[in-house]
Amino acid sequence: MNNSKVKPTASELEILNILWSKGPSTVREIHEVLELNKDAGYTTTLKLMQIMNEKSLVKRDETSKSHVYSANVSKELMQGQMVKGMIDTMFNGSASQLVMQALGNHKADAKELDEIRKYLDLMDNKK
Amino acid sequence: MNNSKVKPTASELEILNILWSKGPSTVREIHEVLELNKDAGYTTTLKLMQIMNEKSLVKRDETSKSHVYSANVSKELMQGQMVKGMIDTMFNGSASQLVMQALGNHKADAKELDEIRKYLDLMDNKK
DNA sequence: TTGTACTTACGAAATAATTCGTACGTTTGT
DNA sequence: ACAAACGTACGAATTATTTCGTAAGTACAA
Repeated sequence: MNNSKVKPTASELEILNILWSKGPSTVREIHEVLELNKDAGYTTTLKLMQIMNEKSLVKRDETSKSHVYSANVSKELMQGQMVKGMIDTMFNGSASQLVMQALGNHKADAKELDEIRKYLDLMDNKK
Repeated sequence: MNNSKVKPTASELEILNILWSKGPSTVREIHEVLELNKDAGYTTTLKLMQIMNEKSLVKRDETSKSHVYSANVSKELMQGQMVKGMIDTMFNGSASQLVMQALGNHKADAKELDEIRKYLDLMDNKK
């Protein structure tokens, strides 16, 4: 997993998500998942994945006739990039503002809140 | 401030950010700020703002010759939409996962961490 | 008055992203 | 062997976004 600053489009992100959760997949496998939510032809998916390959967002194994694609950027890295973008453009660079917005509007159950507390304590210790 | 589910493009978001921080402004005022970071002509900015007006992302006061534009969606609302989108597409619907990603990679100082703690406690009380 | 500067409106070019048709090759079942 | 099914490649149409040129109106100073 290399690759520094590529920004996937919305469609590309959908595909990456599938690859992250399913692991290496053929175009058809990806396409079948995509079909559940949207409606586009097979060659559309194929083309997208070919482009993603050129951009090195995915890599592909051409050993067998049906090429097998896998993500070439980690989900964590991409999450990081996107969260950073969001903090910079919408939260004046303040991570905690984002955090509060996220907590305010989206229910987290008690267990999750506890995890976050632990996390906060952990960060204090680091100093 | 009305308007439900419009998704601003990146350029539109830049303009909204300026409007949110400066308040109602003319095209020229906005353009002067934009010019600091990018380089595009005046009519480009104008056109963009006209389109945003059609989409009701902004509203405009045509009383004086130089029309005065202001945001027609609140920053908070937009933050909410975007955070939600992010949580749904990149964090499996879990707000706390986003929170931890945000805290993990982006320094928040001690004061901010305390604010977050207070916030967490407050949420517990609500139950 | 005349001309310079500024404004809006708007069509259309330039660019980016998505979608699809079609060609062409390989595999598989009969 | 042959057709049907399935795979890749790829040019090009479609759609979305960004950019700009030009026309036309108004204010204002010389």
